[in-house]
Amino acid sequence: MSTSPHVPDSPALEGLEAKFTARWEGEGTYRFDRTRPRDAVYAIDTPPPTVSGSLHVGHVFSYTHTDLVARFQRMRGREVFYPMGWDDNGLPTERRVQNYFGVRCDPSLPYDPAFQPPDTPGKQPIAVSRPNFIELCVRLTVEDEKVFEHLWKHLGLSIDWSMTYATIAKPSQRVSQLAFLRLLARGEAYQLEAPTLWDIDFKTAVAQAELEDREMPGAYHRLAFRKASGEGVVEIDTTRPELLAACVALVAHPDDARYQPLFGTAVHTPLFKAQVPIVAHPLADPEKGSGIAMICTFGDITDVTWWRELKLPVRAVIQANGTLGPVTWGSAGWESADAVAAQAAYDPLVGLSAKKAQAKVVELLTASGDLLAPPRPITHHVKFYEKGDRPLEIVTSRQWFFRTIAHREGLLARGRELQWHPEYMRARYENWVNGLNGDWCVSRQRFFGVPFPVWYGVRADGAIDYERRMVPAESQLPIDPSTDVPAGFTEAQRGQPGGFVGDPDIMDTWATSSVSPQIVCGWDQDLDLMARTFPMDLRPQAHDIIRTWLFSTVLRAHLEHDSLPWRHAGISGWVLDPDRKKMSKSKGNVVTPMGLLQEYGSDGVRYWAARGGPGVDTAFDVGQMKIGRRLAMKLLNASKFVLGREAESGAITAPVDLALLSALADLVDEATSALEAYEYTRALDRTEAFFWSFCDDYLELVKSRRYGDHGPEAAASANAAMRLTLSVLVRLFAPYLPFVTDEVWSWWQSGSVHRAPWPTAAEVRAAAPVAGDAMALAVAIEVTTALRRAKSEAKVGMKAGIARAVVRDTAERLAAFEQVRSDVCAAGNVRELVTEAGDRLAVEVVFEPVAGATA
RNA sequence: GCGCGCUUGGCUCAGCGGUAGAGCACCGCCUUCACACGGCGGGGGUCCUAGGUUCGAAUCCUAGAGCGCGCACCA
Repeated sequence: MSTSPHVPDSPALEGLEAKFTARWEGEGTYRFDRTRPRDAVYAIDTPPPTVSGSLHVGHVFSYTHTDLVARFQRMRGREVFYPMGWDDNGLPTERRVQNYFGVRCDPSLPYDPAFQPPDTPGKQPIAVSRPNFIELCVRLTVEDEKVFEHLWKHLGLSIDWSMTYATIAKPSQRVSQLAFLRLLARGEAYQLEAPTLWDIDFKTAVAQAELEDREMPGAYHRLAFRKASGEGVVEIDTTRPELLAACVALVAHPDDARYQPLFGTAVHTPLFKAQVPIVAHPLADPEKGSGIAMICTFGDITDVTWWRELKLPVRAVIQANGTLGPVTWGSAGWESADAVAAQAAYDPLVGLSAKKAQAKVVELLTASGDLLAPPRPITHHVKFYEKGDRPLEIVTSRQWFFRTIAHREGLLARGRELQWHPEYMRARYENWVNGLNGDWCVSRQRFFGVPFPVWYGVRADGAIDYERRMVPAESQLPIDPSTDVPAGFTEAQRGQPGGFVGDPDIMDTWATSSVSPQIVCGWDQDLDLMARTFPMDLRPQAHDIIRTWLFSTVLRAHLEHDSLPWRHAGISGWVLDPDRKKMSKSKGNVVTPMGLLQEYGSDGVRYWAARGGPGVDTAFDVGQMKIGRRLAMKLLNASKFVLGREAESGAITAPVDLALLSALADLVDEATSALEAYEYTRALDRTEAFFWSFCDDYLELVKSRRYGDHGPEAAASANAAMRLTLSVLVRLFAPYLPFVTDEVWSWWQSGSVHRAPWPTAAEVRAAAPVAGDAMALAVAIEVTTALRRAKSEAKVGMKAGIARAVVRDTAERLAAFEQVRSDVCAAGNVRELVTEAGDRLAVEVVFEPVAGATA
């Protein structure tokens, strides 16, 4: 193992990234050995970064956390399965490809194998088929991926780069479609025409997980509904008068004495004179507004609940583009006591957006006298698509769903089974699962993504027959139903009566991301790999996507494998800017990761990241990076000192050396158990504190002895102890500072430190014949510090000679001191040292005359 | 509204039942012999508040405040 050291004259950090990146790649240091059995493997489900974005310090932060664990596990002897993925699926890539190549996707077009985009995008976008569009995406993202890979390598991520995947590539599409077909066969996936949350700008359904609430101004409008039988009105408050035409009932709480007499009676809507019943439902809040509300199809998800549970009819007015659609009053479903007046009131609203329609309706209600008071402004929370600009509407459409509600208890149990780091992040998952209010809508009316592998028959009259559903054989996957043809049909029959059409939708990106373990582990494809890697060990990710990525991945494994997808979830926090706000690109904060890595060194930046504990939001702080860089520098210099002399071999016998090794053994135990518990910050903290004391106290105490001032045996003891300690410390630091540690390791050891065995306390104790006396080392350090203080107060250099020192302390501590007396005197340059009994440590000194002072 | 986290020196944080800690910043001192990309020494804190448990509380319990976050907030 140990060879004669080759220590550079002036060690430097510069250039270590390039040197070791190349060496690790050449030697295959991080290559996954797939012959190892499952319990010798540590499998990590790495988050695939979105390639159409750019990497920022937040990525550097959380990916470093993962790498710390990977490196620790590898040194512990586990074969680390650590592939990297690229997320090129979804809207951001869709937009980027459109602009870059000057194309737009038209799923109705056939695939053109010869298509090439123009060199420069034209003014008019060229329409291309979905498969052509996806080809362009893959082509563009390959370039992005190179940049990302270079940064990750420079940061020192110990990834096996021979195993990368892309979420839009064929293998991922295959897994995604296969998993869908399996769910479909078992009834866990189903299609339904139902009211769904809908973004009117993107013109697609969205899922609960993609919603966010925003505070918006609104206003209560008090409207008068005339009772159908006789005189009197019912007053209701609404924030959405523009939906009056869609009103199908009024609702109050069943216990509300004010409205109990009205249950079962009916009223007429203002303007449209539609007769609607007054019904009771416990969701109605007597405290809100007038205590009785109008139910519209559909103003919000409560309306959907009321509509479903009270079995009310549908009168939909909001269209997919967010405008009000045409209605024929008096026709079936649109009955009115005065159809002519209703039509006259409604017609001006057709084609208006909700906002414009509201102003018009208010105008009409004011004129008719049904608006009982001026609108009362309020602010309230409105649901938005997280990427959207206008409030979501609820539009009835045909969508695919995965069952979640039926599995709520099972999913909660999975959450308890999963080991969370930190533990308290489980609460977020439970909040989310308990708050689920519907099955997961997984279809999107977009172009770029994984298509549903489904075709439908076309009836003789040209209508799509959704009951006649056709799916491909599993062996055919992946397919694109917009260009592939179901068995027994020809392309000529596409869209023809008696023929077929493909399902036009694509899957939610989370529907593909949620099978990342199945993609990387070779589910249904590479059964050997699957058996060695699944269920995986660790899912690392940030806390903001617990409800999306983490939740959906747990769901998919629960449904497909009846297991967790991984045993541990390591949750990273966010990087906050110095003002404690979430760091974001829009802030104009142009700190590029590569710039930081170059300025502070990858080890320095990693040090900063490692100081951010699991789940903890952490301030962006170049000060910490500087400290990390200084630590790396110190490691170089301390190693140079320790290895700088030919070591006399010999037993470790000196009390100071034995005490050091005892403390070192304890450190190894503490760091190891901390890392096993994913407490990488604590392990670093302890190792770092030990290392600085090793440098500042221990090395100073033994410096003279190791130079041979007290004989060869004393020197051999010091040399052996400091070399063993250095070997252990370098290995303890290796996950954090992979570059400088491998550099130092290469001076005297063969092979990479990253494949070296993780140190053990047993290894350290085996080198020391007897246990060290911790008090001896402690007293040595305290006396040395007191001598330094005396020199500092006397404003003399640390090398100044002390003619005579008196050390006073308790008998027990003085006895311990005798073991370390010679080392302390050497370190303090003390000529004569006497001890006296006392009740606590006190040191007095007399300095030697300074040579030049009297001349 | 429900839940989670945080609150310790100027700053960033560790400690989580036994005499208040680190780094940075600050002040002073020290350069041939591992390191000035440095070293040594020093000053600085009623550990958010109020109760309680305990021989003993920064640490455990209860209540509250402030900050941050998650979920739900629907007429």
